[in-house]
Amino acid sequence: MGAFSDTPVYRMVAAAEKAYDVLLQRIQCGQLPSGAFLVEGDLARDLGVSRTPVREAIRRLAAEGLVLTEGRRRAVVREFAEDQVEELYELRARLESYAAARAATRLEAPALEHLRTLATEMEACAAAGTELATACFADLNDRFHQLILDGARGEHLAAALRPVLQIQLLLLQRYRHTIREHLERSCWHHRELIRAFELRDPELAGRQMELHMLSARSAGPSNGAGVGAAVLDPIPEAKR
Amino acid sequence: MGAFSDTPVYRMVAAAEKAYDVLLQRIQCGQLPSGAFLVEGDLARDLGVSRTPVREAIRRLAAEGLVLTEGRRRAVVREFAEDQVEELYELRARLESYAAARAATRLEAPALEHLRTLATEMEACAAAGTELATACFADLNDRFHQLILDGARGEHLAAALRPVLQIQLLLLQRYRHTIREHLERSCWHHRELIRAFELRDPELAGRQMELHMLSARSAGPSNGAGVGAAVLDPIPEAKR
DNA sequence: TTTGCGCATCCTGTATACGAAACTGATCAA
DNA sequence: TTGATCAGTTTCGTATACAGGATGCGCAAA
Repeated sequence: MGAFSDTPVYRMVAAAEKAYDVLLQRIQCGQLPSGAFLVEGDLARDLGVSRTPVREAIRRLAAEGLVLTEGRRRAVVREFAEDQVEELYELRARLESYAAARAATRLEAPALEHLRTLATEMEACAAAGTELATACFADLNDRFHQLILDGARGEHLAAALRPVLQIQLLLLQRYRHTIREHLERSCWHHRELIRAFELRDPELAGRQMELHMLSARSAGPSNGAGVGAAVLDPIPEAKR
Repeated sequence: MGAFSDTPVYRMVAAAEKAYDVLLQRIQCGQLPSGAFLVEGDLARDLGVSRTPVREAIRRLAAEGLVLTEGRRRAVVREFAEDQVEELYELRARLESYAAARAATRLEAPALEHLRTLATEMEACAAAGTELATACFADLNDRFHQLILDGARGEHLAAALRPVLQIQLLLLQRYRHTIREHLERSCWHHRELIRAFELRDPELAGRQMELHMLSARSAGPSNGAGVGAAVLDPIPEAKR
């Protein structure tokens, strides 16, 4: 970036981390579309590191399911079929429902207060209805759910959910609820969820979250205009 | 193994795979107990490969949650707290319940028949009650559940479940239901599950599986004599 | 024009080298 | 006795080298 961009002086660490971050971002923003090959040497040169950390980053992405590595073939960015949207929504619903149930008996007062604040802010965004407000809503919504996940204090749960969220993000790309009615329904769900937390009722919180997630699915693109099929070329599938 | 054990001739590939398999096995069988350090160089020498594939294997185990790698510190075999048994059981219950629900509308006749066969065999094992029969029961049980998971045809579901099963296996080590009553209850659940599949009823199948899993939890060690705390030495915890 | 084969090239898997961070344990002061 | 400091050693992260399987293209034959 600066004048000394390629001086290997200022940072000898975290090359692998950097490689992972960059690749993840490139995949998520579509710069590396489905079917694109990840060539270790090229990426290494591109990122200014050696093949070793690039390799590690690719393996990590493969472990998360974003990239396919088969035998000695080049790694390729996975293509996700439309019918997986359904599975991801349901999977997420089950996992986040469990998160909510756990959070119900574990959320501390400050976290609860934080949730209320976020809910209020989301309501404001939903009321505004501008594009910017909608984007803001999405961000707040992510934080809302993340806060609940943190509150659930389930390590394995969080680990299981992570790739699901990542892949869903990738599949739905920039799709976000934009219809006012959906936003308002979400806000309603959030309030109900908070109420369940206040009651410290795991069962209720779980059900509420499940409802919330599955409702989002119905509002989502899985039953409407395609989200997948955005691939320009039928890039020759890695064979066998 | 043979007279040419260290000739690097017969196989130049799959060193990483081998390293992973060996390490996984050593962790699961307790040869590498919780808290043990995984030193790349030592393992490399031990396995007769270089550090590179060993490193890859360790990262893979870390991604699956069996091993902790923090910064530049040595990788260490994770220690699982007793209170995680609960989480794992519930997580597994939610995921396998979803698997059963999906399988209900996807299982083909041959697979269903296979399930019936396994159920019958398990019943025989339960009736026998010998130690061998019990071990056999456990194996059949695993295959039963795996068959359902396959039948669910949910790729992300399977990916999410994998580490959960692996960690649970590790935590419960060699613990298996041995009490006759539990085995019989399991058999009953299996039959009910199969009935739900025959009815092609996702809701029923899901509930049945959830019941089955949570019932196993109650019968399990999480509320009885300790399973953790089997560590002999209080191996100096990796600090910070 | 299409299909199959062979060769040049690319790319990956593994091994090895090297600098830097972390660990060890021995010494010294309070 | 206890706690901190520091130098030697260990171990890791990254870079680089090399061998062999994958890839892709040209050319010949149908």
